[in-house]
Amino acid sequence: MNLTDIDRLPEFLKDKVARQNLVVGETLFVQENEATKFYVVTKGRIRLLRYLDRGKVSTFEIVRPFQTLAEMALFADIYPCTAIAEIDSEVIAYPKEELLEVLRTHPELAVDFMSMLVKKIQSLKFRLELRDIKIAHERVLHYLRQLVNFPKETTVVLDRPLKDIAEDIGFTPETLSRALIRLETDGAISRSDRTITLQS
Amino acid sequence: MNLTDIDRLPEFLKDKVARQNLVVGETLFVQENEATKFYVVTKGRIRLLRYLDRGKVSTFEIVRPFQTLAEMALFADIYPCTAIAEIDSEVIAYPKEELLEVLRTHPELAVDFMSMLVKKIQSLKFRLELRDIKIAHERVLHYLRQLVNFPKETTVVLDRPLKDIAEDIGFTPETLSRALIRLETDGAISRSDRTITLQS
DNA sequence: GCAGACAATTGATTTAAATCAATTATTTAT
DNA sequence: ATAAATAATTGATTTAAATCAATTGTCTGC
Repeated sequence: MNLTDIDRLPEFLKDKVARQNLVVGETLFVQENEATKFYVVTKGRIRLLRYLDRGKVSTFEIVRPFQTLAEMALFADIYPCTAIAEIDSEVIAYPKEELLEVLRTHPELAVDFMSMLVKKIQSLKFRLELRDIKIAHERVLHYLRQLVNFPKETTVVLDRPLKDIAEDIGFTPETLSRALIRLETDGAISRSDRTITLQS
Repeated sequence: MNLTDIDRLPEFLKDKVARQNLVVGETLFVQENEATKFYVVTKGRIRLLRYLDRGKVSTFEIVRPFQTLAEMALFADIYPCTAIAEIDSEVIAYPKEELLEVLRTHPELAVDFMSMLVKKIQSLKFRLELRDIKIAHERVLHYLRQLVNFPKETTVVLDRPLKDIAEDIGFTPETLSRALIRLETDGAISRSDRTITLQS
């Protein structure tokens, strides 16, 4: 059993759960609003963002299919961030009280959920580790390698604009562009457009 | 019931669990070693670190009393990082299989555990958000404010050397020093040593 | 297929943090 | 209490990313 598999959910939860479609740019929930639902993404891509001082925006996370969204809603009263669909997307919405109840009564589901949370913790730690690498081309190389589980795999196809990726890893698009060129001339990667091959 | 409260654990788990004392600098576990145990810190401070290329080290996390350590161990075979006591510390060690079993059979404990995981996710996201603030004194101010839950509280007493804090937030000690001085002359904070008062 | 919008690249310049180096202050150990 | 080690500060310089500006390239919708 799995939270991403709506068809195999316990009966009493099934009719409390709703599929929800989002068009590009649509807002799922807004920072500071009351947190009533927890989500799992089934299609598309949702961006979580936070508004900082002076109108600056920080991307909290990019959530992709089979990943959870707003875990925090389960244990807090308001959403700490805003969720917007980057492309047309589909999510499953779980009312928080009912979901907590199911987690209490279905241990396998609870363990599955924990494992998702732990994976998320891991991935956040890696993103943080990335930021400790100051030199642009080194950070970019590290990013690409972990994206593709190098050296098991060596080809990355980036599915978002480079400018978005630049933001993710904490550089401007110009710096990312130059870093990629640098990596290519150094022979660390080869690329055509958004398809990048990592050299051993 | 709570994982940090060893005395109120279910009987059958109690004797599988061990308190463990660490002296300053002592290693709890090493990156890449087999992950057999999950820990909760009860006293002191544990630093999780990862070794990067060229001997560089990235601090994954600073774990304090009542916080969990190595959640990842529950769902992975090896530790993704090394754990070292920053000061004399005490931890509770849970064998992973037994703990998973208890989480399956004790829903309240499972929910408590999930809530800890979610809080950790939140705190990691905040650390990441911090890194998006490029200007040193702004990042430092943001850090101090979230440390103390500003504006509810306004006084921070830093319990670690500034150089460690500098590393945490991604600056050199020199830059942190200058940022604090800048904040003081700007009137955003006042301080004596490691006690800092945030101005409204 | 074309026009407009957006993304990526390139170059020149600015800016702020890192680095290097030295001094002062504070801990820690003896 | 003193010496030694470590931390914090300060100043001068270097360095690399951000910024600004312009051009080229690529998608998108009509």
